[in-house]
Amino acid sequence: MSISSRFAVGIHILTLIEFNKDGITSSEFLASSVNTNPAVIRKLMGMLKKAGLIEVHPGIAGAKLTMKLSDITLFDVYKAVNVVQDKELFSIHENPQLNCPVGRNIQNTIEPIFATAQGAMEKVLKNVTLEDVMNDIVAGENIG
Amino acid sequence: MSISSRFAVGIHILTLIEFNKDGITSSEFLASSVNTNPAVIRKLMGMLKKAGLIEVHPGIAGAKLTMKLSDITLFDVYKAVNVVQDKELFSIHENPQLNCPVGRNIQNTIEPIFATAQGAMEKVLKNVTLEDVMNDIVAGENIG
DNA sequence: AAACTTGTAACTAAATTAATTACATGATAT
DNA sequence: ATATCATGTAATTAATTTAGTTACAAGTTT
Ligand code: FES
Ligand code: FES
Repeated sequence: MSISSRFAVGIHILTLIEFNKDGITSSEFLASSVNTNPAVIRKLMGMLKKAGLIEVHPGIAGAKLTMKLSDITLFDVYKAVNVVQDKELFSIHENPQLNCPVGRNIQNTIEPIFATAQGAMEKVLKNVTLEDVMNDIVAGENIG
Repeated sequence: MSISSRFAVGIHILTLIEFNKDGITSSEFLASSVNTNPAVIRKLMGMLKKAGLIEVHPGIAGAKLTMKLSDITLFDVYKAVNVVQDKELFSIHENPQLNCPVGRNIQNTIEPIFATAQGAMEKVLKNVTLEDVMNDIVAGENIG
């Protein structure tokens, strides 16, 4: 299974808000860029707002970032859009047989390993900011 | 979304085969330990067999490991049971608008970051063998 | 008041998971 | 050889999640 594209779209939204910072970035504008439905964007905007990453107001067109790009990491976005819960990247089978020596110990054994693996992945996300993403996009424009 | 419990169950199966190496480890035996249906176990046994981790024969009861525990990493199991495809831990939104500077660059920008994050997670799995898991289970038995 | 936007809820279709049932095929023991 | 038991595999099911769609209330502006 894959982690929801809400994460990729969340990055897209925030980057585009900044890219278009002198204009008005409405849900419809974002939706046409991402190529999806405005209601999908608005739901994501709600999550990003709740996480304190953007400012939006009912009835008023456009969203703005509340922070500098360099202060927002991909991990912040990842948490904001709620794609993976803490310690739940990997599922564990429930109700193993407790009469079995493997069954009664497997969960305690596996959990910290899974937590470490998830942590290593998340650490990478913590080390990339939206500024890095933006720089790479700008570089792509200049080269490609 | 979470990674399928096939992974955890796969680890469980292999560990229990070794734990019960002097006995006969049938799909029914495994199923009662894991607390699931024998057909679920047999499907997983098929994957583990296809990956060369176990030996099983139609009509003959019991599965055996083909390698030492210390030669099987959690990454091997993870690949065997097919829970996450290469470079597909994270979904990317399809068809962004190419007229948009963010839209036409976002995928190339994000993909390597996602690949790095996935790689960091998988590296942890490569560094843990089933022997480590077994030792921890045995330790759990002796202490707890 | 009209036009536009955000915020939300309800509904849909597609995909995935895990469980279940059923049965063909292969091996073995009496 | 035939009854028994195991693996291999397919079809079905219910539950969950995703992403999209439609609809509309509530807020803002002109
Ligand atoms: S129940 Fe999971 S190994 Fe025995
Ligand atoms: S940012 Fe994804 S389409 Fe413009």
